[in-house]
Amino acid sequence: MASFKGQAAYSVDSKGRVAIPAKMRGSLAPSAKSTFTMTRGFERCVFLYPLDAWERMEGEIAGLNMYSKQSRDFVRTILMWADEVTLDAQGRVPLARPLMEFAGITDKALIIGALDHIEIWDPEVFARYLEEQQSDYETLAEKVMGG
Amino acid sequence: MASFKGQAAYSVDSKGRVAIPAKMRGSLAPSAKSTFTMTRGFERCVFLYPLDAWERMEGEIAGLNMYSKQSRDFVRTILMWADEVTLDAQGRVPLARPLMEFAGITDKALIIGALDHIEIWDPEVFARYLEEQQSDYETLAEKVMGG
DNA sequence: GGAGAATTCCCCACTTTCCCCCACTTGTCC
DNA sequence: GGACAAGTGGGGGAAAGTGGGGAATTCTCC
Repeated sequence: MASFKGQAAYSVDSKGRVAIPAKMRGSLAPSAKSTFTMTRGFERCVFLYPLDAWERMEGEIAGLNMYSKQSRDFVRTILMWADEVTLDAQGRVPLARPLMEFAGITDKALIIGALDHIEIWDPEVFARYLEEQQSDYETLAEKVMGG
Repeated sequence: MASFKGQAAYSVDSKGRVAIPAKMRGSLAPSAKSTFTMTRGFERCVFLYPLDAWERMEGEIAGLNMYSKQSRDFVRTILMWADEVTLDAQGRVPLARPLMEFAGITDKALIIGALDHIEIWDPEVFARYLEEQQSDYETLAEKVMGG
């Protein structure tokens, strides 16, 4: 399985393309080829799943109880934003307009590895996200990983 | 498993490379090869995990529930700073720019063994860290180890 | 249904960064 | 004091990132 990590600031060109860092491309599973599904992420960003991780996600979604309205709402939201994209010869993906608008991305993007997926943020939106965190990293680690 | 100990002051060259002391390189597990993952440490320093220790860490991270915001906050932070590096033929690792800035490292670095990982500090930052400790070594020992 | 406009996709070329290798200096151990 | 290992520094080549031109496709409006 892929294990994305690291951060990189890239420019989004006039055609709405962003490069995916070579290190992240290198950690793709061969079965994932160059295909991704991008969709709306948690907090104000875009999630980019390689093919294999997305299929796992689809499995989880398919297992939800569709007689619950909350499940339907969740599934509709994640799927209505979803878009399948492939890397071009230069290792870039095109960003769909609705997702760019949702994430507030214009001409710069921050690419962040998040283990099974890649996140694409507008740099300023991300800076604000960091500021808004209640706990610092050390406290967070203690809470999450068990102190 | 590796058991890093000791301290050593090294210079960081113009290309952002630091040597890892030969003694620490010698205590690497063979399975770790020459591969490390460096990431943001606690307090203002860089953590360097050999491959085997990092894989254990990744396993813990992958087990977190990503539908909890606190978990996402933590995972984003630890992974966005993470970078996989390998020793060059001279036993050095390259320091990623963002990590150097975070840790305040410029041209000198203090390498400290910390059992399962190695810590890289800016010498001045580390001196200040020592000064700021409220308890002396003996008191600390009593609190932590249970006197 | 057809023409024009806009968009997408594919490819090529330039620039910059990174990585690998080689050589020198310093330190340590016998 | 000599030999070897450890640490420091820099140059060249390959790869990664950036930008743009042109063909094909789709969309829209008449």
